[in-house]
Amino acid sequence: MAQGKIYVSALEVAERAGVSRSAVSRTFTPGASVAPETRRKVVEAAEALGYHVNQLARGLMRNESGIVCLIVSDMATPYRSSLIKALTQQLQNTGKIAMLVNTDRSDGSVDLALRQAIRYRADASIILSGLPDKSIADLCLKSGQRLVLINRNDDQEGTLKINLDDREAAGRVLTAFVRAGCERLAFANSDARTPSLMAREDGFVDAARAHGLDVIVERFGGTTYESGKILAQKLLTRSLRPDAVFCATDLLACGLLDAARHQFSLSVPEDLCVAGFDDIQQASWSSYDLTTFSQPVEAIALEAVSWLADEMDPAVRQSHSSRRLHAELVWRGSIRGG
Amino acid sequence: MAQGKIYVSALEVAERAGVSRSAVSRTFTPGASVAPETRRKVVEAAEALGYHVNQLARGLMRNESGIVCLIVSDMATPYRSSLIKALTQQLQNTGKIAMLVNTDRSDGSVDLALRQAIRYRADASIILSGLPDKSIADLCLKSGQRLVLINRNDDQEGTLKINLDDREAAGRVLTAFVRAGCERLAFANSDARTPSLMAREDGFVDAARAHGLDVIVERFGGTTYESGKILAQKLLTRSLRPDAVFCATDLLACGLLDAARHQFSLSVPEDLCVAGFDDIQQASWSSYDLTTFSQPVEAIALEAVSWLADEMDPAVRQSHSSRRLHAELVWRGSIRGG
DNA sequence: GCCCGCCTTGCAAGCGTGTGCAAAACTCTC
DNA sequence: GAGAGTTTTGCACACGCTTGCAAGGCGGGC
Repeated sequence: MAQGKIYVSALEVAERAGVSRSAVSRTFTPGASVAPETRRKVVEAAEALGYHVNQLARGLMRNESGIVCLIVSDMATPYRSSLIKALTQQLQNTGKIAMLVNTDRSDGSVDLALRQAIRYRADASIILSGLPDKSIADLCLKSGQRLVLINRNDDQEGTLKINLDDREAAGRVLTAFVRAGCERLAFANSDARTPSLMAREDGFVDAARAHGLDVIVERFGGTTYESGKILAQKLLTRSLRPDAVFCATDLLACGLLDAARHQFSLSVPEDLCVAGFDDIQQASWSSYDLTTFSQPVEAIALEAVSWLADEMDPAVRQSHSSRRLHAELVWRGSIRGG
Repeated sequence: MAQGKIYVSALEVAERAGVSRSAVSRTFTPGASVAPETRRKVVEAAEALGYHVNQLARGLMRNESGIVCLIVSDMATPYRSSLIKALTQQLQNTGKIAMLVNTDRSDGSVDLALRQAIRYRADASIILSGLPDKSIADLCLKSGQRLVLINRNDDQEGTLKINLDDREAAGRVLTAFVRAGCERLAFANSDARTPSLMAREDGFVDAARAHGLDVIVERFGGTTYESGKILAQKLLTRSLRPDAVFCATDLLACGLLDAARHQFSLSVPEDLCVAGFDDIQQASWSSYDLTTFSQPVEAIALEAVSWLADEMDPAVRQSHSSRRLHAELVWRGSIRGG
């Protein structure tokens, strides 16, 4: 396959169609004025030659690349990957395209990757990274990008913040535990101290207190299956063993469930009620059958993308810059008396 | 945040540094000739002004965008998402950036998204989509992109094909089953009939035949957990119940395991030996503890990205255009006598 | 028939960058 | 100090596209 001269340019299309280059350009610009007959000739020539608008050049002129940058850590995690999927799908629907930046490595490579993204003049960035790297957000904003923050609560100007009703959800699960007759409550958290995780924790503790109940809170590691197992060790070896655990995340819940059953030989939900958060695929697998809260992934993606598509003036955008979505409780078998 | 005039151009940097614009350009072009003193002045000015090379313009000039397009279906799947993660990481390491194209929808939107990617003049595409859409590959190639196919065996010119030793792996798991004393073998497959899935099936059947054993083959649905459950129904309700099942995929295996235990009350590995393929996270969870083959995700990513980085001449590239990697058997508790 | 207004079209400038070419500056040797 | 050789630098063109502007074409109302 020869290297040089692979792509067709608008000029060649114009020559073949017998029109000017501008006509070709206008044909592929929605809303531009071009006569039906001219358009037909251009489209025909373009098709024959295999012409594709050069988005690099167009972005250069329009000062609008059509690229949206997804900045994400732990992207192989079930929840994150389903969010990425929904976002890319929605972006494609609106004619934009997703660029993926992995921020797992905490060394300079993150910064490097981000700078790389800025070089491409992305129109916007969507941050679904748990890391509280405020500097990342700053850099994006300073580059004139629009910014969407998912499950974070940085207080930035001109950004869209999407969050769930984590506190209220925590209250609802408490009610369920109480109704199931649980008395010794626990909350299993990672110690990442992400805003959303802490909201669930605080919401749960507060709701319990309102019922005159105390909560044992344990925090450990990242939000992983393995952390869940360790949290189970910490919680289930106590002299007064909890009979209900709300896990900040489904992954934690899965680890905790496995440890409870296989290491401590407990039955769920008879000996122990468990709830999680995210409604990842595995929560519905029959080994877990976990009662949990569903992340409205599609709604989040839709909200983010349509905000990006909006050509609102800054003032309006400002006032609409925060969205709270509802996390629906999904009843399964890990809490008594559904 | 004002809309106009956000990005700094090389010209402004040049003016501030008191040099020509070319000097700025050369400073940020590796290997270009520029005096140390000039470079210092330029870097200083660039830093002060917050200058970032406009990759759109650079791509336009160099005819090389630095973008690599990841074309993927079922991206929220554990295996796929871990591969995406590895690939984006590797790409970032070599200064390239990943663009994500979701091909789940089988309507025209796929084609649209792909066309979108072509418009960005991606240097290469990596296809990890199970779909046998040969037209996609053709379109990429015709646009002069380099192409990497993972776990597919289309016979295209000038592409890199990365596969595993699926057949051999299947042989190894058969040996394990035989050594465990299993006699009634089965293979659980999706009916996607992807090359790699079929290679595992054929390899298993052939190896069994070499041992004078027959294999019950059952195919159903996509490679999902739910399909695994259904395959369990089909296999375990037989009059002569299999005592060993090789599942084409870990997801299938998880579904099959859950059904075997919870619906058929079988013990694994006592009543039934099970093996999977992919070594997804969940395979190591104690509810599954699945013996399986690990996908060398990092190695695959490394192979793909370094092939893309290579400036080999076409002839050499041609001869190196197919790589077979080794899938290592990961021993866990779902086969007797590890 | 003429004038006015609208739709369409071509021209040309510009977006921010890379790079060949020739001039300029510098280094070194004799 | 002169000349040859090597860097370094600036100029200007090119990349493929959008778009303001003005000119051309066309039809309608008088």
